[in-house]
Amino acid sequence: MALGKDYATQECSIARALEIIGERWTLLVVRDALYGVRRYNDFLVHLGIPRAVLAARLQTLTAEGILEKRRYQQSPPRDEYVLTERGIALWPTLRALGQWGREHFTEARLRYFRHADCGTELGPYGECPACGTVVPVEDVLMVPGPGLDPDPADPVSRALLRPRRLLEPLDPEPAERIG
Amino acid sequence: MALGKDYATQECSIARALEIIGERWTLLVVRDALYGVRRYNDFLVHLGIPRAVLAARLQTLTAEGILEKRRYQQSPPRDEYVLTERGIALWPTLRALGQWGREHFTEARLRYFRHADCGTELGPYGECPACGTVVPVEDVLMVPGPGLDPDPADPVSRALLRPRRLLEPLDPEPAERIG
DNA sequence: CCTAATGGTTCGGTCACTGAACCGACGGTG
DNA sequence: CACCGTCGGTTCAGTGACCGAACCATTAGG
Repeated sequence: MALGKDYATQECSIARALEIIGERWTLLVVRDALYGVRRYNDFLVHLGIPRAVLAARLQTLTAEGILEKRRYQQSPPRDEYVLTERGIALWPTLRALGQWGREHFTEARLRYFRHADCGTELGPYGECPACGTVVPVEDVLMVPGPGLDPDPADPVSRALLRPRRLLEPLDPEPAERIG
Repeated sequence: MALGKDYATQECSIARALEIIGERWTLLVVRDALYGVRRYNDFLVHLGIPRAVLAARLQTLTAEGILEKRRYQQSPPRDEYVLTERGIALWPTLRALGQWGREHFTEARLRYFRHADCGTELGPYGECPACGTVVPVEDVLMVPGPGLDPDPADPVSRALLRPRRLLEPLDPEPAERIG
């Protein structure tokens, strides 16, 4: 959050949580990480976030144990940022927030979240109404809805158009497209 | 949020939601409203928020249909801010966020949320494990836990120490206390 | 008339965010 | 080898959100 990042007077776990993930862009970074984004550049083009802010957020999230910085190739040295268990645990929050936004402020349906095992759309609490179980994040299938731009400009958005499980690593093809 | 409040490039209901409730303090105002706080001054002393920011947030939340400004006495004219249905619908989000904060960053137990009808503590998704139903917000009983300061300075925090249902209007006694 | 309570508005200062430029390590090509 | 491109940053000037303190308007009560 802007300026004083903390809520010193608050004895409240909501306030503690907001001190960590309440700053601008932070939750969108976590959302993208859930969608499978892992690389600095992919976050950058997909979010349209200033580079400096992205670097700061990745560092904070790593320091707080929400992301883990991990070298995935030696030469040239390249790191990726992967959600930890603590980060994955933000899924119910993001789901609830997205649901609220959709019900109250979005007209068209942008994405569906389904139980990968049976294809049923998740219920309001992230459970599978058919199976009667809470669906673990890796078994959530994200499917684009009719409201989503079918031909977005950036390669990350394009890669996210394929139905995919949450957390499944994203690998956008290079940005070539001529017509 | 600071500066550009919007996330223009994002086709996402999470981003839409964050444009509205993602600014600093906003979610804490909504939390307090769920706890029963309704008056400007009560928000002020309980949150320790700058007056100008509080006024701005109340106005935005009212404009977005999350709070409703309502005159509760004519002379002197006094208004209170009450959650609308749209605001109450943020409860699952706040609950999930608080749960995450508690599990990952808070040591002591600050508050319990119970089903008022049977006294059972709510499960991870806001349901009552005993009754097997999702508990409506008005039937959630908030009970202070052992980690909470038993004698806080401000009268609002003191009034919130009593077990109480969510949304139940708060009426802090005037700030007298001598010992 | 004076004081207190409530619900603001105004204002100067600070600091987070923004966008653009720059940078260093490495790889590939000619 | 020179040159270019990619990736993952850092630096920096400018802007505007947030901060805290002061001020103000309305009404009531003594």
